Parts: sequence; structure tokens; C-alpha cells
Amino acid sequence: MRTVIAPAPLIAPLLLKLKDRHALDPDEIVALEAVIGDVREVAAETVVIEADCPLDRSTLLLDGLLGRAKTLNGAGRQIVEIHVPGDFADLHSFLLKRLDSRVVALTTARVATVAHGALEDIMVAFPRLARVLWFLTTLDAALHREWEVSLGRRPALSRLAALLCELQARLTIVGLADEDRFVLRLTQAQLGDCLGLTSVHVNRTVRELRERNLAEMRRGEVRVPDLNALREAAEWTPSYLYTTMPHTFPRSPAIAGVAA
Amino acid sequence: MRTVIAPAPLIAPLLLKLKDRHALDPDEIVALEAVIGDVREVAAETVVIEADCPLDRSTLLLDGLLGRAKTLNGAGRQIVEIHVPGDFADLHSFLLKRLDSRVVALTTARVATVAHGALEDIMVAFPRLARVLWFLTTLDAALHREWEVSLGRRPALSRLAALLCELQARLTIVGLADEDRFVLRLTQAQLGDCLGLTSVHVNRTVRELRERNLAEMRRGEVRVPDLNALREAAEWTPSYLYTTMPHTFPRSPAIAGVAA
DNA sequence: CGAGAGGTTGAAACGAGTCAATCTGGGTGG
DNA sequence: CCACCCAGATTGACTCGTTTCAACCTCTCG
Repeated sequence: MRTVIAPAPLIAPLLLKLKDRHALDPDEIVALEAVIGDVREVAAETVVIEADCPLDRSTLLLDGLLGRAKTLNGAGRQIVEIHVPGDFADLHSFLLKRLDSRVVALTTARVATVAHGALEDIMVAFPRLARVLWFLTTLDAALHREWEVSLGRRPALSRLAALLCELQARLTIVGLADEDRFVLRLTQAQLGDCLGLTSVHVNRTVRELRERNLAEMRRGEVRVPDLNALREAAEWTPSYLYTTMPHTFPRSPAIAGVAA
Repeated sequence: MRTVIAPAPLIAPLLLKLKDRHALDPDEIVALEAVIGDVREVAAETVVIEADCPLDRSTLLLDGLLGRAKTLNGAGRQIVEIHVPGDFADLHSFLLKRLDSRVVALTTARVATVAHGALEDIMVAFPRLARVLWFLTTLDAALHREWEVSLGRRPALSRLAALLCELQARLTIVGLADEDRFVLRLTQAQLGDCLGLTSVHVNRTVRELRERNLAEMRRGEVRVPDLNALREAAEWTPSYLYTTMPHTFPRSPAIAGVAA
């Protein structure tokens, strides 16, 4: 037997996300890989899944960002969750059979189709996977709850800070963020749709975040000089992510001390 | 064999809620009834389940109202979901093992304990029930999404109207609301905690709802002269409840016509 | 080099919050 | 049986955060 450095499979981010919370057998991993159907690329601001249509498949995000959005006639759209690579955008459609919100690409994105029948099969073959998938849907609910807190109670600054904290943590889990920087190609209008703010006010809030040295957002990249400080400003903790990643980061070592 | 008019079981509301969406075999109903553990009564504003504690049971609401709440230091609490009789307050703890929010009694309430082990057993014995329970957790997520829309995008008036529409619909499913009235013993401060508003502003919004003839709230009772009008004011539809109950109500018959 | 999407800024309007006082109704104890 | 009490509801005046509207700037890409 040889140890082979396997090429990162399409579902690498999904596996990272799952392994963060559950042990997976090699069999289960193979089964998960086999479940992936068509892969396609979608452009930013494209509707990936329309609301209220009968569905017989779910969609796995491989690359880019998706958003789940609901629209009100007068008031524009509210994005109720952002999906990062490794997320199923609509795993709940396995049970609900249709979506109450539409799924929109927020950036150029690559998505894979997963037939509900195939999910059915692997859950029969690997009952533990059924629990893992159920877990994923409850994780979505936990994210929604935290967003409700943001939308209902946090002022603009900590609302944006909390969103950045969440994305930093979730992207870290799938290997797409560092403690002090990550790529985030969202427009300020899209951020506003997530935060229940106007793009104008997002702009002012981004500026304030920068002025307070909490985060810098430029050209699709977020830089966080002190993640703990950002988390404190947002009154944010990762506990609702049910992750096994460390919940706190060491304060950056005293650089002055090193120099001295 | 005799047909017995069985006394309404404790879990009558749960059964109504489930039967609204899924067919249930008599066996499955018996199994569900058997799963109920201790029943206890809790006073209003009592913590029923504390956040972040390890859990080996879930809690079923039999009577009264519960709320799931998260608290921010400066900004008070945000209630992220209201539970009506027949709801599990923390079915997701079956998978998550602890809660990210605390469960609080909003009125005097009766709750029953359901051991996770017992759930495990009935899901093995009746695999369809596993799907039903999973469905319930995805329904919670759908409620959260609609609340995000309210909190993020609806102005105070339609936000309150939407909450009333939702409660009217959910209470109707379990036999606790009429088309034009239902009991709702929440204080204006509690409503504010749900809506992301202050109690003062809830008060003004309640008045406006009354002045516009959309709803009257007094002494723990809500009267809705025209449910369709209230739903229009809130831009609300029951589609996210995934209920089989009729989604629209006939306009009240012309009473003048009857008199004539 | 032009065009367009997205970012930035200012001024004014407005919805909701804050603070504080007053009212009300239901429950309680003397 | 009634005076008292108190949580909750109500109201007014003022403040503040966010929106709105509108203009202008700055990239990036063809």
C-alpha cells in the first residue's frame, strides 16, 4: 500500500466542514464523493434556485459565494444566509421539496447538483450520514438565529463586524481564511442586503471599521489586524457554529518585545 | 372492539401539527405518545432551558408560549422564535447537544420532557418519524428566515402585523386560533424583544394597527377584523409554514347582503 | 479613452429610541 | 369590601441612527 497525495476532490470544502464536527469513515467519504452530480458555473447575481418550485435535488457550493434571499415588494431583498464553499444551499429542500427563499449567486460561483434520490441512498447505506446531513440543516438554523440577533439588536457597526467574524470563522473551517485576512468579493449593496442596511450606510460603516482599526475592506479582501478586537466589538463568539476549531485566538505576540 | 372517544392526549397539539403535514400511522402515534416524560409547569419569564449546557432531552411545549432568546450585553435580548403548543422548543438539541440560545417561558406554560434516547428508539422503530422530526427542525429554520426578513426589512407596523399573522396561522394549525381572534398573553415588552423594537414603540405600533382597523390587541386577546387585510399590510403569506391549511381565506361574506 | 459599476460624500428627512411622567386594571391584604 | 400596590400600558418631548436623494469620484475593462 502506498500513500497517495490525492488531488483535492471537488468536495474538499464539504469534507473539511463535516470533519470539523464529525468523524467520517473512508467509506462514507467515498459515498459522499459519489453523490455529486453536474457541476456548473454561475455568474454573480444569477438566480441559482428559484423559490417555490418543486425540487428533486440539492445544490452544493464548491466555489464562490451564494446567498439565500427573500424579497419584499417595497423594501428590496433580505439575504438571510450567506453560503461559503462546502455548504449545501438547500439541503432542507430534501424534506421541504421547495424553497421559501431563492438562492442567488453573490459572486461567480461553481455549484454541484446532488439528487435527492442519491442522498436517500447514502443515508440508507450509511445511517450516520443521515445524522450528519440533519446536523447541517440545524447548523443553518443556528446561523439564522445569530443573524436575527444582528438584525434585531446590533447597531450597524457591530452588525457588520459580526458578519465579518462569522465569515472569517466559516471560511477558516474550509481553509479559505486566515486569522488576519480573507477574500470577500461582496459589493457594499450586497452587504447591505445581508445586514438590513442601505449600501450608503454600509459604506459609512466600513469606513468606521477602518478608522477604528477593526477591519479594512478593500478590493475584495478583508484585513483584520486584531481578530479578538473585532469579535469584542461585535460581541461575537463562534459558539453557535458548533465548531471544534479553537474559539479564541492568542493575542498577537508583542512585536515590540521581539524587536527589543 | 369499541370506538372510544379518547380524552385529548397531552400531545394533541403536536399531533395536529404533524398531521397537518404528514400522514401518521396509529402505531406511530402510539409511539409518539409513549415518548413523553415528565410534565411540569413553569412560570412566565422563567428560564426553561439554559444555553450552552449539555442536554440529553428535548422539551415539548404542551400549553402556553415559550421563546428562544439570545442576549447581547448592551442591547437586551432578542427573541428569535416563539413556540406555540405542539412545538419542540429544542428538538435540534438532539443533534447539537447544547443550545446556542436559552428557552424562556413567555407565559405560564406546561412542558414535557422527551429523552433523546427515547427519540433515538422511535426513529429506529419508525424510520418515517425520523424524517418527520427532521422536517420539524427545518421548519424552525424557515420561521427564522421569515423573522430575518421582518427584522431586516419590515417597518414596525408590518413587522408586528407579520408576527400576528404567523401566530394566527400556527395557532390555527393546533386548534388554538380563529380566523378573527386568538389569545395572546404577551406583554408589549416581550413583543418588542421579538420584533427588535422597544416596548414604547410597540405600544405606538399597536395603536396604529388598531387605528387602521387591522388588529386590536387588548387584555391578552387579538382580534383581527379582516385577516386578508392584515396579511396584505404585512406582505405576509403562509408559504414558509409549509402547511396544508388553506393559504387564503374567503373575504368575509357581505353581512349587509345577509341582512338584506 | 470612454463607459459603467461600484464606492464615497453631504444635507435633509424620518423612523425608532430614550427618558420620564402618568394612567389603568387586576390582585392583595387589612 | 375597599384602599393600596404594582406591572404593564400610554403619552409627550427630545435625541439619534439610518435612510433618502443626489452628486461626484474611481476603478476596471473593453
